Formats: sequence, C-alpha cells, structure tokens
Amino acid sequence: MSDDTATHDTVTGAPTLEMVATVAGVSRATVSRVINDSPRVTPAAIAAVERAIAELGYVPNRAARILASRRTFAIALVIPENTAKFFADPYFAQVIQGVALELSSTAYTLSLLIAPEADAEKTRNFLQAGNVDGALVLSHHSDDRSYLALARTLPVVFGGRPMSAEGGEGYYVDVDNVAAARHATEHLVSLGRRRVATIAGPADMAAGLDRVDGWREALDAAGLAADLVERADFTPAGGADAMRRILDRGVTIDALFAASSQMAAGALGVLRDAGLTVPDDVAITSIDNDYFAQNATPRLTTVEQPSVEVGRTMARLIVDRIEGRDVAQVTILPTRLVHGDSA
Amino acid sequence: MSDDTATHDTVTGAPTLEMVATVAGVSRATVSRVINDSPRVTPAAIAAVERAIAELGYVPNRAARILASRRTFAIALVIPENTAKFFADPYFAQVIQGVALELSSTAYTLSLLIAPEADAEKTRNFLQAGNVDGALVLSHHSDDRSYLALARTLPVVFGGRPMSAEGGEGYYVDVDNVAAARHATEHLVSLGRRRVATIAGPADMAAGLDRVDGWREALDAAGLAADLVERADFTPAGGADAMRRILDRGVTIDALFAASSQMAAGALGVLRDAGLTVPDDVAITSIDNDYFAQNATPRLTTVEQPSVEVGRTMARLIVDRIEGRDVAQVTILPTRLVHGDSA
DNA sequence: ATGAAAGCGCTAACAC
DNA sequence: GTGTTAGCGCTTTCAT
Repeated sequence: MSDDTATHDTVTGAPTLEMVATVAGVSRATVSRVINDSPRVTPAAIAAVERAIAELGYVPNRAARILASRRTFAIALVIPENTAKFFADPYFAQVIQGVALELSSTAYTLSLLIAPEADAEKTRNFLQAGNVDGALVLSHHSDDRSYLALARTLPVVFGGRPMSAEGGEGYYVDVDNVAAARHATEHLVSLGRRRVATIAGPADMAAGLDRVDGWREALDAAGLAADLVERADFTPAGGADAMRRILDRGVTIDALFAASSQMAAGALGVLRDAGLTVPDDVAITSIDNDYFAQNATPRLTTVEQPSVEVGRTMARLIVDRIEGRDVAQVTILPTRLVHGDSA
Repeated sequence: MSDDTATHDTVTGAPTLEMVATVAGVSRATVSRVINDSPRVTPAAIAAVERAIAELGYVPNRAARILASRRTFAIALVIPENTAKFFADPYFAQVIQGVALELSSTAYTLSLLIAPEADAEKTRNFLQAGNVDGALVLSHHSDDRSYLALARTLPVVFGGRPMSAEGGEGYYVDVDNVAAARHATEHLVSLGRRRVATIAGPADMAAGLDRVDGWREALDAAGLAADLVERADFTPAGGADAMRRILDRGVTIDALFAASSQMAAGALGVLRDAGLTVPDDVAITSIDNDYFAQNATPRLTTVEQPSVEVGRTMARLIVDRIEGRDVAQVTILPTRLVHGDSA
C-alpha cells in the first residue's frame, strides 16, 4: 500500500481515480463502476465513493477515459450549408445553442461540422472513422440520403424530417411546418383578408414544401384562391425579389404569408417602396420569431418555433441513443403564434 | 519482435504509432520525435517515417497524446458577452470562423467559453486549472485586467487591444479603429456633407472610444463641427434610439457616421420614419461589412474590417506562442472602405 | 459485488 | 541521433 499517503499528499495536480479509491476504501475498479454507473455496485460502495469524489473534488480525466474505453465522448453536429449561410442564419445559431446547452451537463463534447454538400463525402468518412460517438444532422436538403445511410452504422438524430426518408426511417426532431403555416395563414383570414399571397421557401427543403401546403390548406378551407406563390431562398434579399415578382403580377393583395421572417423583412422594404403600408394595405405573417421578426418595422406577427428546444432535444436523444436507452423516433415540438404589428 | 506482423495484419482499428515504427524500421520514440518535429532526428529517419505514415494513413491518437504529454491540445476562445448577444453579433461569428479555420489545420481543438463578466472568475479558474494550452480573449470591455493577469501564467492572445493594458503588456490583434472611422467620415466630407453626426459605441470599449476619435479627427481636419455624438450599444435597437435622440436635437444633419452597421441599420428605419431619405437627405457610412450592411436598404457604404482574418491571426499567434516560437506583440490588420448606396 | 492486473497509444526521461 | 522503458489515468476482462 504505497498509496495510503494519498490523503496526506499536498495535491500536486488534479485528484485521480486512485486517490478516490483510497479515500473511499475501495478498489479503482469500483470507483470506475460508480462513475460509469454500472448496476453491479452496492449502495454502500456507491455512497462511499461519491463522498470521496465530493471531498476531493475529483473530475475524471477525459483523455484517459477516452483512451481506455475506446469511445470518443464527442458528438458531431453536421450543418449541410456553407459557412457564410450558416453564420447568417439565426436558426442554426439557436439550434447550436440548444445543443451546446444540453451537452454541457454531460460528458460529451460538441464537434461542429459545417459541410457543404460538396465535401459531404469527407464529412461522412470522418464520421464513419470513429471520430465521434454519434451525429446530429441538421437536414434541410433533399440530398440527405447519404446521412440516412450513415445512420445504419452510427447513432444519428436529424433536425427536421429527413426528406428522402422512406416510412419509418431515421430518428428526428421537428416542428409541424404544415400546421405552423396554416395557423399563420388562418390568422390573416380571420382578419378578413381575402387575397393572400405567399413567399415560399426552396422546393428541396421540407420547410419549403410543407409551409406552402399549410398556407394552401388554410385558404382552401376558407374558400379563397391559393394561386399567388413565389419561391425564394429564405434570405431577405430573396424575399424582396419574390415580393417584387408578386407585385409585378398586377393583382392587388391584402395579405402575405412569408415562410420565414428573413424573407418577410425583405418583402417589407419592397412594399414600402411600392407605397403600400403594413398592415393596413397588406397584412403580413411569417415563421420564425427571430431577430428579423423582432426588429422589423412594424414588428412581425409570426409563428415561433422553439429552435433552441429543438437543439436541446436532439442532444438529449443522441446521448440516450449512444448510451443504449430507448427513445421515440419522431419528436414534434409545438409552435405558437406571436402577435406583432404586421397583422 | 512479436510485432513484425504489423504490416501483414488486416488492419482492425486505426494504424498506431507502433505500426508506423515497424514499417519505417525505427523505434516508436523516433516516430514520436518526427511527429512532434523534434530537431534531433536525421533526415533519413524523417523521410522513412513520413513515408510509413503516408502509406498507413496514420493519424496520431489524440487522447493518447494528451494523456502522455499532459498537454491538452485545446485552445480556449473567451467571449466576454452573454449568449444572446454573442449569437446576434456577426463580428463574433466571423472571428470564430477564422479561429476555427486556422485551427483545423493544427492538432489543436477549440473550446468556446462564453463568459459574461458575471462568472468571469469561474472562467479564469477553468483556464488556470490547466484545461487548455492557451487562451484567445475577445476583449472589448475595459474590465479585462483579470485576463491580462491570466496572461502571466498562460499564453494568451487578445482580439482587440486590451483596454486596461499598460504600455507593452499583452499580445493582441486589432484593426486601426481610429483610421477606420476617419476614413468613413472623410468619405462623407468628400461628398460635400457638412453636418456629420455620429452614433458611437459604448465608452468602455476601445471600438467605442477610438471610432469617435477618428470621426472627430476627420471633421477637425475639414474645419467642421464635431458636436453631434450619441452613444449606443452597437445593436440596431440602440442605434435607432440614438438616431431619435440626434433628430430630437432639432439640428438638420446631412450625414451620419455609425460606429457599427448594426446601429446604422437601426438608424435607417428612424430616418425613414422621419421622412428623410438616404443618401439624399442623409448620407451614411459605418463600420463592419456584415450581414446588416449588406442587407440594409440602401446597402451601406461601410468600412470592412477583416474579422475572419483577425480570428485566423489570433489562432496562428497562440499556436506559435504555445510552441515556443517568437511572435509580434501587436498585429494591426488593414481595413478598407466598401462602397454601397448609402453614401 | 469486488479486486487484481493488463492494457488503451503515446511521450519523455534516460541510457547508449 | 536513436532505442528502451516507464508510466499518463482510466476501463475492462477475469477471477474470486
């Protein structure tokens, strides 16, 4: 027992598992079992070890753990967009924030992979190579088949329904985009608006397709025409262009549903330049209670989706899956209409 | 030599240093020396090892390195702002992007620390505790003394001149804020504008103080009055408020220099509401060629600071310092005026 | 349920 | 300049 000096030592570096073992009066193996909450330890041993851990302020050495266990304690968050777009979009920022928040209370570390489809292969190789214990994929393009394939060899959780998923494939967290769009549009209708245009998102994204569907559902239900659709790319500039195209059609609209607040923000300027006031001439609703919605003039009436919560949930699910716990394959988070001054 | 089967093995996991040693016909120590480019290795040995590494596609195991070397291969990026502000500000995003970019080609990993001054102490403890090999501090508040102190026990590189630094203290990367503001203002003057107001940043930030100085220098040189200053907090909402205060003074201005494009974006709406057009009634220049500058209507004429490059440079410097190489204490990066439609 | 002991893949003295 | 040899702090069989 050359180690029984542990408790007397003036601690040089950080306390080690061995010191905990000595203080608790058990073996290193038992301490390890407690740390990794193995089921085969007596309550008494657990208590002793936990007391020792608290007393010493022990924190397991990450590198040693990784080396010995041949796990990585790393989780990848894959963003299939280029860097510029990624940083410009508040949605990503919020999801990441949620993931980081949730992970901070676990042993897992976040490894951010901003992977334009261009080198998607490089990204998948990295993931396959055992660099992470699991992956979170913010899937937005229809081109997510490869990540779906990846999901067969590595725990993966998608953010947003993977578009190429056949029935029952893939774990994902999402909001009900159809319902969100429907609510936003219904609000315009309930205000007495009859000629409701929409600026939709790209046709290769679920949020692009589903939100047009929701808009159409609401108008159909009200017996109104659903023929004024222009697509854009979710950016303010794209929204402005789409708005111009709508005005160019020469029909008089009294309402607009934009599939994102960024696009609504762009449309706002075009309407103003055309001499139309919001909400008097044109009422507007959109999706995303983000920076753009909150800082627009007038403040947008918009559907808030819990993006931070999406991130948290994704993180929670991937950890559960990595550690072998059962989780729901599909998690749909609720949205809510936030009243601004644009409708 | 029970290991001479290495080259014949059907590779199970990743290739190890030991396999490289066998293939290269040297000892593990030599391989290690090559990897860590120790000076005491013969060119021949280096070549052999490098060939073996390439042949096997060997990548050093991070955990093992960390464990054996008692280094962390981690670099902290400290952001002394709260999470919300951090995510809303494109400047941070760009600097991080630069840091990540540069670090991706090194063995170092980025550990993001978003540390409101509130728990600055916790942050410093973490840094002192040997969790990272070096720290990057995005210093903006005058309250950076503590990090300056930290710099005596850990390699630290600041982003932005540390405000509380006495002469010669601290390594930092910055732009010439005075010159940037001067150029932006001179441009307004060169357009024939005579009544140039400014929306300045907070008085406890270098960018807040220096940019007012630059504005004043330009006006003084032109013999114009430099009396219209309102301070804000670099956000659009703050900019809008400041703009209102300027208008409330009742003086007619024909130009505005905003210390950030975010604030200029906020000011834009207020001017519009006041029935003033940009640039006809009021010409505007600002600093930061970011998302806000590019998506404002009209597009802002602004001074671009190379934020991504600031990040890259900070990363390069900290790695050099960690590895014992000599680096310049002060690095000033150039800025340039980008012409938009606001002036 | 617990302990003993053998590594995980690498670095760093220390000898030659 | 290069090899030998102990570990780094932890997990994980395998006994007991």
